Amino acid sequence: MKITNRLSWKYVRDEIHHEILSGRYGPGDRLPRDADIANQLNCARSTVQRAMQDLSDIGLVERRRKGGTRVHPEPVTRATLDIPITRHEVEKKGGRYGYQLIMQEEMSAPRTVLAAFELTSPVSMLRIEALHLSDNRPYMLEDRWVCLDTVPEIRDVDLKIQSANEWLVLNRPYSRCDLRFYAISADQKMSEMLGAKIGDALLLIERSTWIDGAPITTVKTITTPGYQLLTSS
Amino acid sequence: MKITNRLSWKYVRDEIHHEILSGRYGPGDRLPRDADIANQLNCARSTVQRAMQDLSDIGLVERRRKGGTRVHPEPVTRATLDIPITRHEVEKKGGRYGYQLIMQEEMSAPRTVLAAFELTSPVSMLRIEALHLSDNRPYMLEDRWVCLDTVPEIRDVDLKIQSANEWLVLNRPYSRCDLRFYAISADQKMSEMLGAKIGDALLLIERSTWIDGAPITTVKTITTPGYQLLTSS
DNA sequence: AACGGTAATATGTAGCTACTTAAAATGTCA
DNA sequence: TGACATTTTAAGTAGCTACATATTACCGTT
Repeated sequence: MKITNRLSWKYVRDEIHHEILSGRYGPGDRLPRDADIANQLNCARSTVQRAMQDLSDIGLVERRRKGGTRVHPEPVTRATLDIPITRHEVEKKGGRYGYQLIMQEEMSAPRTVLAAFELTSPVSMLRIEALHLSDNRPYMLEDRWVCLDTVPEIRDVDLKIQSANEWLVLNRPYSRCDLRFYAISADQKMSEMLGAKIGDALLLIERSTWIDGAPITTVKTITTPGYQLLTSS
Repeated sequence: MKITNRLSWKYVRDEIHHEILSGRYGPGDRLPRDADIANQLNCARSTVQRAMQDLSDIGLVERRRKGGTRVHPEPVTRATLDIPITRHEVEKKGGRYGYQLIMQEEMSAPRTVLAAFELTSPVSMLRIEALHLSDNRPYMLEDRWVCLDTVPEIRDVDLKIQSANEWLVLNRPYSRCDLRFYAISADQKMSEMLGAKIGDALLLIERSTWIDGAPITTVKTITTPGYQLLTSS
């Protein structure tokens, strides 16, 4: 039986985490240099580096070259959300997935859409409206704009068969993704589409993606009443 | 001038990312071993390891010891959310922060609360209702339960002065945090508290935290009409 | 005191070696 | 054939060195 007296970087991380939460270091305080911590804990600097990287990832500390490491002045609760392809989401919940293309049209993007992309000059886009179904019942309403300059191939995709949602996720990488969540009351049209009552509170997920600064798509996902979005773990 | 022909791990990451998206490797496919990729790209295995770690973090690939690396069979859009302390959120938006404790009472947790913690036996908890204000106008309604077994010190905190939100984030680390987002219609009480109309669609954020399996707190954060939650970057 | 260039420094990255560990693959025996 | 033990494999971790890079800190000049 071998006692593992090697320190895992997670142990180092938790050690520092604990020191911060014990009040030894408060928000904004500067922590010792990696090398000193390594010395103190009798491990390699690379181990401390990994630990610190992780603490930085979860938002507990801020690191800057030469500036050193300091406790994040405004602690946050950081969470990770996984938004699956809608078909997978439905199937995972045990439903039979269905999909209806409502409309598809090339047109110049209105100002609200340009705003979502932080653009000012008019751009030609493909507007798509589609309904995702679970066991033949409405599940999600998708209101999407795809930038034709960035993704001309979308013209060749048969969106009656494959949803733009799925095609884009599988074929278009993005370098930036902005998400926005809010609640709205169902209007006449939404309530008809989603089988909800007018005035029902609906969760709306707005997502915009870019590749190297070029807009790809922006989509409003309108969920059915009672829909809940959960963090991954 | 020195040409940096060293490969940064980000370059390696993007290279692999590109290979996946080009269709060379599809969902579920197994990628070459780290060592082989390192050989092929003429870099160290540790560099590939770092690149792969990152791809695994963003959910593009799955890695298992001995099993190797494979493209995630169900690609997801992974996003990071930062939920700040409410006071900081208000102040960042330029508002003057205010806070009102509505009620505070020790009692046995009802079943709905126990369920949020995946508990079955009754537990004594502190129930807190509080209102966060921005420029003297309602901003957020907080409906919280704190587990007194896990956090007995909360009894000594003057919650009329400091919000439980802030005290907990600053003083209680957690090892698990579940978040849940959904929309509700404002009822009589909420509309009065938040200055909304009855039936207004409100975004609700539910958060439960644990430390090493022991429940800390669960809170329902009811936002004012029009509130939007955004991803960090 | 303001400005600007230079040196100092803490973190970031890369490469190498060695060892650990989870789990898949294989072999053995009933 | 099926259950179980063993081997092998590929990722994970740790330690070391060397160098890169972004800032801060310092100092001299005007």
